[in-house]
Amino acid sequence: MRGANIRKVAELAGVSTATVSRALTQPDRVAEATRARVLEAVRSTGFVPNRQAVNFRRQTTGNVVLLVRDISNPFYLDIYGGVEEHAFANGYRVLMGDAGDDDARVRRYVEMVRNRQADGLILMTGWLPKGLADGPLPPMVVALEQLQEANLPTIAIDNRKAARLAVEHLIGLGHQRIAHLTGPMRLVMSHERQAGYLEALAAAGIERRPELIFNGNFHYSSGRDAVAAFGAAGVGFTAIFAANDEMAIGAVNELRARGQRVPDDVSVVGFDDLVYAESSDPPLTTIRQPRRAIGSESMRMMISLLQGSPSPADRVEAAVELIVRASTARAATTRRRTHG
Amino acid sequence: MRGANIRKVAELAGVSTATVSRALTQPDRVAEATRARVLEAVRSTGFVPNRQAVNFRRQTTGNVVLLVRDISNPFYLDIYGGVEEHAFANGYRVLMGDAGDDDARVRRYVEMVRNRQADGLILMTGWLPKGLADGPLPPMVVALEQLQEANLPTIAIDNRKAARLAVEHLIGLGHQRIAHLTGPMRLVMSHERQAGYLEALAAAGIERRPELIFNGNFHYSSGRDAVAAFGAAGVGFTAIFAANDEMAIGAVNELRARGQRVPDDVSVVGFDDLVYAESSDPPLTTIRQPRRAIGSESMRMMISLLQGSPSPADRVEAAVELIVRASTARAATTRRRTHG
DNA sequence: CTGTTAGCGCATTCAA
DNA sequence: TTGAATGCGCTAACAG
Repeated sequence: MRGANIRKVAELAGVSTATVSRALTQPDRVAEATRARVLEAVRSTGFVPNRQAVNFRRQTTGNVVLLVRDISNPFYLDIYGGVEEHAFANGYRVLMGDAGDDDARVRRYVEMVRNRQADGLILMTGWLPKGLADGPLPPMVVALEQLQEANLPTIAIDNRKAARLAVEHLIGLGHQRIAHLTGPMRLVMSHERQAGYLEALAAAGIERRPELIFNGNFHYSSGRDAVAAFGAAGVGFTAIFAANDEMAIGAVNELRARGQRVPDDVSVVGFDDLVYAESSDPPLTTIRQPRRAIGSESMRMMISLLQGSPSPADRVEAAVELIVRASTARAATTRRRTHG
Repeated sequence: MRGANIRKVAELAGVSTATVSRALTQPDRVAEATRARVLEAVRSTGFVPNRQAVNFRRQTTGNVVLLVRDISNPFYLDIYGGVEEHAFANGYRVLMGDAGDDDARVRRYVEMVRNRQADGLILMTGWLPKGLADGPLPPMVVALEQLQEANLPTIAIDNRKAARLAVEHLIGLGHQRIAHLTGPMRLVMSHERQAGYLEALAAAGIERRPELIFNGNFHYSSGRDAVAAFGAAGVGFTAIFAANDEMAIGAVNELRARGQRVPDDVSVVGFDDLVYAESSDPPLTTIRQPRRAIGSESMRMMISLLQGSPSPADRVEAAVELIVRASTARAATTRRRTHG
């Protein structure tokens, strides 16, 4: 019975193919008795509409591109998992593409949509090539990052609030001299996290010290570089808030290499809760983003964009969570007081 | 000119659509002059054949499923990158799916191919649900792992040789009591790595000690468990060869927690060279698989399977490399002698 | 409520 | 060597 087509079903049910099609896609437009006969024929033949034919006829593809900033970053795997799961359940397929800091690649994927190789694009890069946002954009959902160039449906965490959460945790432990390693400053995200850091300091009445801020790039080496630079400059601190886990782990390792203990001498907080945040030594205190949920939610938004009414750009905010592990502890002076 | 179709081109070139089609797909079956006119018309219209229509007509999809064992494992990202790159260049799309130890999910993806939602399947799970291999299988390429149930084109490293490489490195550093953490034993891969470990010992005349072998599951916790178990049993060793990096890092952290230094007291070798092998503390000595190359090669094999002659199941072997970092050092006794 | 008709864009018969 | 005709499987407009 495999591969039965709509004609076979129609013949078996004694109706036209149009009726079969309607019975399946718009059940209320078919008389109950007819529908029952059709469904029975469908059941007995094991008929499954040929998606390719459906898409071809409807001039859609059922493909959605998921464009990420750096495909070798494990961060995106859970995202993909969430997107794929929701997509599959709704008959869509996900094509993950790597933007890799490269305008040409982004254009290539936007072109895929314009060329009708895909129906829509979920953008996780945080930027678009110059000029692209001026012309008409394909159905697009922005996730993780914010896009300044265009007003599009967006799902992301509140990076500022999340950063505050992290820094307030440190302040609550008695830390006053808290360093911050930023992400690449071309990302809105990085600015937001830095703003959250500054807000938390201000709210606690802690003076803001520019020399405690290091402009990183989200890579491991940049975490090591930051600690090295602080050391060279003779900048003292008892805690670090890094804008992502990779830099945080780089900082931890460089601190240890310089004879400092974590968390005894310096507390470190990361961001993202990557798989190896838990298995690093010491296990890393960090901010967890609901990656899988963000993935499936972005796909949900995409589907409603493609199928539903062109809703006014919604903004969904995903909740974050502070995960306290062993890389943070009370500030040394405070602890002495506590223990004494 | 966007979206010009074959009719427009035909009209412009003053030929039939059939001739345009032939000029593009079977150039030698068209007179030179005609072909030139057609190509000129194609150029001037910017015509690109509608892939969806082509696929629909040819009853193909242009989709290839990449089925992995655990989609949250960063290992697969580079693989995907390699597959996707080669696929894209050849007009294919890659759908990555998560098998996740679950028969039903594997069946679901095999079904996708049978239902003509995809043309082929690149299998990276190392197993197939019982009975599946008995029936006719869709076009399939096996990568990373070996499959016992069926004889299919395969690309993988020589796991046994690779394991020998790792253990010989330790032996060369003077280690004699070398523990081994295996992967899940239902994977051929795990058996092969263990066999390589045993071969290396045998070749060096080192007695095989069953108590030094711990059956792990590739997870971080299993690396910690192994060291804990050895400790509880009072088993002594100066080196560990773990069948993957996650377990190796787990072992390192548990060793450190028990006051042992790596590599001073115990040397540790991993397998895979994951992104964070380099950024772990100490940086991990490990075996590197050419992940990206394995990805693109598997896609190459898939394409030749789909387009070319049904070649007799080939087996491609990918080369591995020992990456020596700071987690391995000369065995303590040897070093004393060396230094003295 | 249902059937007839038309066609998505292309590749491939079959004739000429 | 080329063109006319056909149809992949399905949905949607239009009648009835």
